Parts: sequence; C-alpha cells; structure tokens
Amino acid sequence: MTKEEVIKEYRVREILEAARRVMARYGMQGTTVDRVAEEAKVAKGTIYLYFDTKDALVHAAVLEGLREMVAETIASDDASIPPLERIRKLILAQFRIQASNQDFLKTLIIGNSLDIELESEAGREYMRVYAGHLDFMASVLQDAIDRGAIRQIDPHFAAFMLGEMLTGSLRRRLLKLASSPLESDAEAVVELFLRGIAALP
Amino acid sequence: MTKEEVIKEYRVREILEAARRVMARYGMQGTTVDRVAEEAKVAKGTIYLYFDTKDALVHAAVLEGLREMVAETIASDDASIPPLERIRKLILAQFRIQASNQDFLKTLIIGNSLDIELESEAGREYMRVYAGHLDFMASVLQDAIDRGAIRQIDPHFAAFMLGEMLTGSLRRRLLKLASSPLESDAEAVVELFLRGIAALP
DNA sequence: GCCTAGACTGACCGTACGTTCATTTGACTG
DNA sequence: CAGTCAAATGAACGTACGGTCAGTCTAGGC
Repeated sequence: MTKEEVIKEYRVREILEAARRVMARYGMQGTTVDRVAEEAKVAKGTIYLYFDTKDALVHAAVLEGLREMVAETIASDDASIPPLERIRKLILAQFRIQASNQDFLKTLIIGNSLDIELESEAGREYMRVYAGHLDFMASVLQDAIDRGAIRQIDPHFAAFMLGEMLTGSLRRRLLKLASSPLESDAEAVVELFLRGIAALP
Repeated sequence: MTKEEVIKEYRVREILEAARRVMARYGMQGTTVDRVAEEAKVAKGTIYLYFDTKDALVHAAVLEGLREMVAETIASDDASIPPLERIRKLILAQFRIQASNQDFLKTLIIGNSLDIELESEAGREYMRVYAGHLDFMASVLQDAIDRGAIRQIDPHFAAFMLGEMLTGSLRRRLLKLASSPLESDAEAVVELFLRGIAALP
C-alpha cells in the first residue's frame, strides 16, 4: 500500500516536472500531451492513468510550481528584524526565487497570451509599439529630472514600473481583488509612484 | 480605384473589430476564424481574402488596438504644464484609456496564458494561492504601519503593486528591455517601493 | 440586357491533438 | 514456475480548426 503510493507519487512528480519543462521550452500553446509524455519518458496513455485531462495536468503542474515559490518566500521571512529591513529582505528574496524559476515563469508572464515568439517579425512589431510608448514616458520623466522636479532615477526603469502599476491596477480589478472605485486606485498609484520618484529633500 | 480601397479598408476594419470582440468574449484560445467570420457577418473565405493566416489576423487586430491606445495617451499630453502635474495628468489619462479598453485588454492581461476561466474551480484555486501570498505580504506591511515605520496605505493595494513590480522586473528582463544586472533592478525596486510607502516626515 | 471581372461564399480537406482501449509487460504470490 | 492482475503501452479514433477552392453573385461596361 505505502510502497505503491510512493511509486505513484514519484510518477506524478516526474510527469509534473516534465510538464513544466515542456511549458518552459515550448510555451503554453506548444505544450502537448505527446511532448510531455516524451519528456517524462512514459507512453501517452500513462499520463492518463494519473491525470483525467490535459487541462488537469497543466493545472496541477502550474499550481505546484506556484506553491513551491510561495512556500519559499514565507520560509525566507524573519519577523524578528525591524519592519523596513524585513520588507527589504522579502523583496530581495522574491527576486532570487523568481530568478531561479525564470523558465517556468516565462510562460506565465510573456509569450503566453499571444503565443508570440519574441524573435519573430510579429514579436518585434509589438515590441516597437510598446518600446515607443516607454520612450515617450521616459522622456517625460527625463524632463522632470532635468528640471529637478524628481530625483535622479533611470527614466526607462521608472517608466516601465509605472506601466506595470497601471496594467496591474486593471488586472487587480479584473481579478476582482479590488472593489474600490477606479478613481481611488488611480490616486493611490499617483501617490505611490510620485513619492517613489520624489526629489530628495 | 479609390472607391475599391475605401471598401477594402472598411472590410478590414470590420473584420479587425470583430476579431477584437471575439477575443474579448472567448479569450485567445477560443478565438477561431469561424467565430470571427460569424461576428463580422462574412464567410470564412472572405477573411482569407484580406489576411494570409489566422495569426496575421490576430496580430493586426491586437496591434491596431494597442496603437490606438498609445496614440490616445500622447494626444492627452500637455508639455506646457509643470513636470509633476504633467506626469500626474498622464497617469490619470492612461487609467481612463485602459478602462475604456477593458474588454480588449482583458485577454492580453489575464486568462490569456492559462486559458483560465476565473469562475472555474481551477481559476479559484490559482486565486487562492495568489491571494494567500498577497495576504501574507499585506500582513507584513500592516505590521510596519502599526509600528509607524511606513505611512498609512492600503496594505493589500501596496502588496499587489509590489508584486507587479517584481514580476515586472522579470518581464522587463525577459523582454530584453533591461541589460543591467538583476541586483541593480532589485535595489531600484526596493528604493522605489520603500520611498513610495515611506512614513510621512 | 448580355458579359465579364472579381468579390464573396461555404462545403470540404488535411492535420494536429486530446482521449481511449485492447494488448503487453512484469512484479509478486502460492 | 505458472498464474494473476495492475501498470504501462501506443495504435487508433474523433473532433476541432486552419486553410482551400470550385462555384455563385453582382456591379459596371458595352
């Protein structure tokens, strides 16, 4: 009984890891059951002994990946140090964790929705539109820096982060994680960003 | 000649708008040529008179949508007002623009990579993991607020934005928009975020 | 009022991929 | 060593969907 469960758990783990490797290599669209089977070195039918559908397989693979990352974050926490230092440590820890899961996260963060290969004409065209927008915002920030209105900061970095906060606000709303009116989100982003880039006193 | 071009342009516009509506309703995965044809009230073959492949169609539809939004942003800019006020206006304008393109953006921002229906058991499970993580980060921030180490700010909002900056850093790197070492990004995020939530002097 | 060009149609085709299941394998038992 | 049975296999199936093309329709010229 226990032995069989060990074997089963081992198989499941093998398959889930293979699924994440395939996802990382071929993207969400290119992740087929055939490829996962080949990567896990089992027959396609075997996968269906452990997962009802392809969706269930992908679901389990992603969920396990996320759970591991969340657990790692919490494990790195130390509530005994001063608040600001604690926050700082947590941010740095999450950077480290994300970096070591890059390949897996890649499929969840980019490529994903558009099945866009970055190195394709289509991909480059999207990037041109996006980069043009970032350039514009960065130039506005650079102007503010030149006039001493905000502190010295990499304007492209700041422009990108602002964009992330903006789409993040929309995402938060769409995910139903925010019930407050849109205006208060907008004000909060203005506040957070402007303070973050404020000129040194 | 001119008349034919007008007709052609009209058709292309109709089809692209239909494509965006289908994308908004069914998500990227559920966007089929049959559905776009039905939505545009033309036969499937007609679409192939104007676009070589499905990818080209989707590409054109998304690109046009993005370009319109970028153009609207720049149109709202006023370089004659003081820098901080100018940045503030731009942020608010982008909130407005994003809000009026919600349905279209939805497919690009969420759902997308996982073809996850938010109202499914799978979707809820992802959200539980994610929300748990946000709760943890928010509790750390709440602790800092209670101790007067940072200013009064909605801790869930701040936790979410921090998460956006973190995944944003990774995204920026994967998009090859940043060449700087990971560590300097991490430091810059710490700086931007901690200043943004800093206690009032 | 016929004729032609070309816009438009939608039935059809080929393929990729998720899922199934009859058959084989091999570990354990008596 | 024969028998048993669950685990594993992979060929075969069904279907959804991108793409095609032979046929139909219509506007404009003569």
